[in-house]
Amino acid sequence: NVLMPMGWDAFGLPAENAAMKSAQAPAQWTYDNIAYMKQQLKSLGLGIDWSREVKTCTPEYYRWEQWLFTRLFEKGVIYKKTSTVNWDPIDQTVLANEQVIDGRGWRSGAVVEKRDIPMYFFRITQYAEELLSGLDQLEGWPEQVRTMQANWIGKSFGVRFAFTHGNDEKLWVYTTRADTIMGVTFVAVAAEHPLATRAAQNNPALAAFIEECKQGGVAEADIATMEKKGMDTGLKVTHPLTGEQVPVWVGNYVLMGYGEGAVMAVPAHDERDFGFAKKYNLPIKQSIQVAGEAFSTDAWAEWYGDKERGVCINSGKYDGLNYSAAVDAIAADLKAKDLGDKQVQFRLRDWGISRQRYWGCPIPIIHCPSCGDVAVPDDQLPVVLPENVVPDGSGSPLAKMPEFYECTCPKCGGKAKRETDTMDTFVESSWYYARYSSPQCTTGMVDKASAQHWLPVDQYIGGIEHAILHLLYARFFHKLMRDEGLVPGDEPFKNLLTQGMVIAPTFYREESNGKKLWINPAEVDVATDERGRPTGATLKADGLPVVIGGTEKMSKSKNNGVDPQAIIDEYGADTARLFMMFAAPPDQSLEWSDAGVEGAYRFLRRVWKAVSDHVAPGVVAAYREGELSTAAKALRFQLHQTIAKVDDDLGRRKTFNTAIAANMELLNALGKFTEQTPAARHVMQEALEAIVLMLAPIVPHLGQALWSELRPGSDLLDQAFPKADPAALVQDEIELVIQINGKLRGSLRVSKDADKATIEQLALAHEAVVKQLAGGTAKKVVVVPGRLINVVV
RNA sequence: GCCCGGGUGGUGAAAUUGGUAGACACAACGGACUUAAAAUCCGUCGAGGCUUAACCCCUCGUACCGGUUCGAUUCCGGUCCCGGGCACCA
Repeated sequence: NVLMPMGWDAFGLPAENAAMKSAQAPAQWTYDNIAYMKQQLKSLGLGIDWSREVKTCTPEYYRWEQWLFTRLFEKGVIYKKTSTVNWDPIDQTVLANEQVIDGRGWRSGAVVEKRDIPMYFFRITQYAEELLSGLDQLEGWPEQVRTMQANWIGKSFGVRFAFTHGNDEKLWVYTTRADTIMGVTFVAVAAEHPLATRAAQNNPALAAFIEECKQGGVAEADIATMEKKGMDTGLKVTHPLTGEQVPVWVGNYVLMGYGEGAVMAVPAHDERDFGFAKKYNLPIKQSIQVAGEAFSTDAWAEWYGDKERGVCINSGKYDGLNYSAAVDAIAADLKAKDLGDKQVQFRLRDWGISRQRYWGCPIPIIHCPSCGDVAVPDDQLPVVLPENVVPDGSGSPLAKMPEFYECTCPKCGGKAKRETDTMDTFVESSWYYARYSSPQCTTGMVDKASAQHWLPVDQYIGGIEHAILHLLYARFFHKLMRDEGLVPGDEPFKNLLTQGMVIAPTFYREESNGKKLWINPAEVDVATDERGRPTGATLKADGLPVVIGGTEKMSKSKNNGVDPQAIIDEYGADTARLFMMFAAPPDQSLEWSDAGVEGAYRFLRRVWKAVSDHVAPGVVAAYREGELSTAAKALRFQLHQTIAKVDDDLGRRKTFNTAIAANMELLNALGKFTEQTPAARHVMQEALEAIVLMLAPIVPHLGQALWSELRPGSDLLDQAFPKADPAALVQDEIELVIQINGKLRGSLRVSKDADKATIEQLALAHEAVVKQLAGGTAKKVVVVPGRLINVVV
């Protein structure tokens, strides 16, 4: 049973294979691939239901997404909160993260504002622990992806504690370095922190600074790269352990959305705080010492932040304690004062899904002046998108359509307003795999029995750019659905293959309003220097220069996609597929180039010719057993070695390029094999059949056509993948490499049963070794069975 | 800035567990076939040196610097560059 969560192109794009036809291909070569494959699979009685297609932008799909939304909203798994976004002050719309560069908008020079808007959130943090621990079980996932997700979730063990001030008020902070608490010299709060707001009331300079902090992006990258700025609020808080008065600063690098919106600052042992303290002349107080190192406030040194080697100093009763002992002691003391405790924290934040867009599933909420936010009842689902929409490029078109948003409250029947935000399309892509199990189901999101049967997905394939967000959201959604009793198991995808990016150069021109107009590489002429580096580019249409951007992943937004259609038109879908598979392994990123497509095409023609030449004198059966010449034996050895390799390359390693290369080598060997005896022809038949079967997944049309030549009346789709014959892989003699001091100096053929002593003896008698020893003796001889001998001189 | 990858000939790449660096191709060059072209086939193809008796041999070479090892593209430490992600592209 195979569930195919993939596009139609998995079967090959419909193309008239004119080029292949001219290369003596038979007439039946030309067909509509999809129609042909459908018909073939149907005639084979494989029970394929071609109506089992899932589209994620249909009312029925929306119905169940909204159905789940209303349930989760009532349970509080989805909640509403104010959130800070990047805001385009000219268009009055939310800016996408990629439209923000260094805190500036995509218009040259336009400064981005932060703005608070109400948003719906999925409480993904509730599942943080499970999302993290579940990674260990995902053995079919690349290590790289598991590491990225673990870092993203970012579990940390720290201490949450409070500085006290005023009339028993508390300023809470979270730190993973409680051992440095005696080195605190100030506290930094976010611009939006209540304490900052209060201090700004009679401090115009501070109020202005807070306003300034509201400019610039909210992306993590913006905050990490921007200049760290701050201003003293004039307020002081009391250190919970020393009782000292500590100044409170507003810092533009502290975000209200993270943790408590306030951080303790230890300039001596945190590089960022150190820079900040130097800039504003704040005290730096050493509280950690590493033996043999000298502390100086002049410049930052790596060891200042070393929690492995550091022990407390200048810290009173904590002096001499290492990291974990100090944290334990300090947390205990804070707890005793009721001013803090150890706390596990996650970096992961809740998932904001509200979008001010037209595309996307409408959020099924009705805002009633008297009842508040009311979920749309099941019998009024789905809320569908209106179709007569004229987007004007600013804000959501739905918000300008009274016919969409005017409604009555389901609870009280009064006049109410429908939510006009739609959901992040990541929500749709988070459960489509589950819907594939039961596409026709009209009684629920999924049919339980079908979901039980099909899930989890055995092999999931997607771009590496989805390593964190999409794959984390999908895992989270699976757990939500599991907890609603909809799907089995804890994880949606058993095995994961992450493709590398196909990258291409980008080109653009700046328009009069400052926005960038991205130009497709196909419309551009690029001039290069003698080393092949681009020196300039012009638009083909007008010959005037365009700006060369970076080389980035192909995307609609950067208009740097390359259409393989030109290759398909000229060489056919099989050649296009073979060429792409041969270019590089799938998990590697690839700068697109069509150089080399000729080679793929030539290879297919050679396969075609080899089969045609072989079947011309009449079809024979494949080799079974009997006497073979040395050459025929050697060919069978290579054949079965290739089968074993290709099986492993396709099945386990997913390195299609090396699988193809192995077939090329085998075909080259076949070309040199000229014996025409009956036995030799049987071996040839066996080899050609294997090549066709091994290549068929990559070049299905060629495979289908050639198989019918090799085995008239039988169908390729009935065949199993070839199996390596262990008997053919037995060799009497093996070749060992001789190294002297690790350098290749010769080789040796020995019996496969030769023992180490014999091999060593033979090696020492080898002329290259004798020459290098020059009468002396070998210091050491390393024998690696089946591989090499290394003589150390 | 932080997290995750990557860097090997003119080019795409291979070397799967530390064991022959450059498989398999592209491009280029030389040759065969041909009236000619296309197609096809054969050969050369990392850099430098040596020897023309030998298509034999030697040195260097996997971004850069250093280390571990009999042996490092592979492991460790550091640096540079490129790509992906950084929560509103999806």
